[in-house]
Amino acid sequence: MIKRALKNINLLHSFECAARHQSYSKAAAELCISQAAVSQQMRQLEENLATQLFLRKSKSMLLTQQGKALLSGTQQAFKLLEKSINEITVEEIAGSLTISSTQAFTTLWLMPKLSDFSAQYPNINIRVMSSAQFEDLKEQHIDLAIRFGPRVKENTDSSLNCEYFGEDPVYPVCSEALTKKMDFKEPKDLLKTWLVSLENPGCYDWPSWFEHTNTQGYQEHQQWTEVHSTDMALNAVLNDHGFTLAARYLIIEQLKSGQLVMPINIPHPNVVKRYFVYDENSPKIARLNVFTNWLKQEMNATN
Amino acid sequence: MIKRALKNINLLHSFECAARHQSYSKAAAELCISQAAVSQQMRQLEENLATQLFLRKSKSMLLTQQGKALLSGTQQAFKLLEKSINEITVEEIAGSLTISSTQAFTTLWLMPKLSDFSAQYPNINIRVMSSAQFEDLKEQHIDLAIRFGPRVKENTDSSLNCEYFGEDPVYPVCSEALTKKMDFKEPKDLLKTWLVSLENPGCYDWPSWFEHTNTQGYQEHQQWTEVHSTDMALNAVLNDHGFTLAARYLIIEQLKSGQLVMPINIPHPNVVKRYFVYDENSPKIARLNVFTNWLKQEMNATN
DNA sequence: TTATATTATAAGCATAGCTTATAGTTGTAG
DNA sequence: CTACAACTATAAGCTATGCTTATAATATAA
Repeated sequence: MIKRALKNINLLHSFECAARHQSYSKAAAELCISQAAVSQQMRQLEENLATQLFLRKSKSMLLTQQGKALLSGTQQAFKLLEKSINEITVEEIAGSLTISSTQAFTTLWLMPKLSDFSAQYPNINIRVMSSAQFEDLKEQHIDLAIRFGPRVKENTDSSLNCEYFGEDPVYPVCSEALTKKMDFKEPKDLLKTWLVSLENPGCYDWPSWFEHTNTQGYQEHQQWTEVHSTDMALNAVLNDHGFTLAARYLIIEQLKSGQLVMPINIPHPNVVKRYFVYDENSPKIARLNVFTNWLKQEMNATN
Repeated sequence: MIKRALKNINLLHSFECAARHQSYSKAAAELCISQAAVSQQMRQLEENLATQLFLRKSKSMLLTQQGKALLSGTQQAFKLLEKSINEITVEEIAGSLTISSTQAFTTLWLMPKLSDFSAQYPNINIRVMSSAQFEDLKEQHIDLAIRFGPRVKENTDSSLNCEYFGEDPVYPVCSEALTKKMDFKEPKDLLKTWLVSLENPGCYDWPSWFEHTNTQGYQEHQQWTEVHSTDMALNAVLNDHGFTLAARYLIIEQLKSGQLVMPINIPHPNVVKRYFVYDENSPKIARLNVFTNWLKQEMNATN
C-alpha cells in the first residue's frame, strides 16, 4: 500500500490539487491536463491506498476524513519539496541578466533609461543585445526578450512564457523644423516630402496608413527612403528628412521637447503590442521579475 | 524549473534513494529497477533542475552542496508523506483478522490455541476459514493464509508476500492402544494393519515413505482408508484405526499425552514447509504482524 | 421537459520509463 | 604491465503508463 503509493508520488501531486479545489475540472485546468486524466489518477490513487478520499456529491467532490488528512500532509510535504528545490535552483536577485530586443527599443528606450535602473538596483548587471529576429533564447543565453508585434504569441515556443505588457499606437512623425517649411494639414500632404520606411515594416507599413486615411495617389509617390530599423528612421526624420511611422512610446521624450511633431493625429490601424518572453522556470526568475516590474512601471509612468 | 521538477516527483524519490546510498547500483537494488534506469532518471532530474546534484568520482557518487540540500529536503518531505499515508491507510492493532489455512491446521493447532491468543490480545478478533485450496486472498477477503507444502512460493501470486516460517518432519503414527495389540518393529510391520491416507497427499504420500524405508510389498497392501484431511485421518487413528502420516507439530500434544505414538522413528523423505501468505501493503499489516509473531513464538515453544 | 455543469468510464495513441547491451572509467591485484 | 572487478553512462528498443477524445451518467435549474 504505502510502497505502492510512494511508487507514484505524482498521483499525490494531482491529489493535492484536486483536493484543494474539491473539483476535478479545476484541478485539470491548473495542471494543464484533461479532467478525464485527473479522474483516472484519483481512481488509481484511491485504489493504491485502498481508501476513499473523495465523496462524490453531484457536481463537486467533498473530502473524506482521510482525504482531508492526506491533503494536509501532502501540502506540507510539497511545500517542503518546493522550498528545497527553490533553494538549490533559484538564484538570488543580485546577478546578471541578458536582455534582447529590437534595435529601436534598446537604442531609444532602454539605453537612455538604463542608468535609472542601475541606480535603483546596483547589484543587477544588464547585458543588452539587439536583434530584429526572434532568436532562440536558450541558444543565445538570453534571459528576457522584449518583443513587439501582432504575432509574438504565435511565434513563441510553447515552453516559454509570453507575457503581454501593453500596447501603443503608431503615428506619422516629422521634425518641427520641417513643419515650418511645409504645411501638413491632411494625410495627402505627406506625399509632398520624403517617407522613411523600414525594410521589413510588417503590418506597420505606410500603405496601410494611407488606406486607413483614404488617401489617394500614394502608389505613385517617389520619395521613399528605406532603412533597417526605426531608430535609423527617426534619426533621419530628426534631421528634417520627411516622415516616418513610429510607435508613440518610442518618441515620448522627443515629442515633449518639441523635436518631433505629429501634424496628422491619425494613428496607424495596427497598434504595437508589447511582450516579455522568458522561461518562468529560469533560475534567474527572481531577478527577471525585478527587471520586468521596473520596466512596466517605467512604461506606465512615461505613457 | 520548479514546475518541471514538481511535474515528476517520482524522480525525486529515486534521487533520495541514490543520494542516501551515494550509489546508483545500490539505489537500483532498493528500488528494484536497473542501474541504467537510475542513471537516466538522475540525468533527467539534473537537467530538469539545471543543477548538478552528484559529483562522479570513480565508482561512487559524491553529493554536491545542492545535492546534499536536496537530500535533506526530500527526506523530510517523504517522511511527511509516508506518515500521512500511514495515518489514513494503516489500521490500528485492534480489529479483526481473517485467517485461512488447512482444515488440519485450523482444527488441530489453531483452534486449540486460539484462546491463548485471545486472552493475550483481546482487541483482535480472529475469523478462521479452512480450505484445502489456495484461494484468492483478495476475493475471499482473507488477511492471512497459512499454507504448507513444497511449492507454496511458486504458487503464490507475486503481489503477495510469501514468508517461510519453519518446517516439520512427517512420521507414521498410530494409537498407543494399537501397539498393545500388535508389534510394530520395522516399516514392513505397518502392512499388518490399516493405512489411512489423504485423497490428495501431494508429496507426503505413503508410497514415498515405503520407498524411503526400502519396504517391499506395499503395492499389494489392501487395507487402505482414504480421507479428506489430516484431522480426519488422525481421528481415525486415535480410534485405533491403523496408521496415518502426520506432521509432528500437529500431534505434539497427543504424543505428549501418549494417545499417539511413533513406533517407527523414520521420517518421511519430504518435510512440511510452512508459509505465511499476505499482502504487506494491507492496512491491517500492524495487526497481522502481531498475529504472525505470536504464532511463530507458539510454534517455536511447542516444537 | 431540456440544458448545463460536472464526474466517470472506455478505447486508443504516444511517450515515459523502463529494459538489455555495451562503452567508459577507475582502482586493485598479480 | 595486463586482467579483472565494480561501478556509472549511453544507446536502442519495447511495453506500460499517462494521457487524450468521446461518450455516458448524474444532479440541478429553468
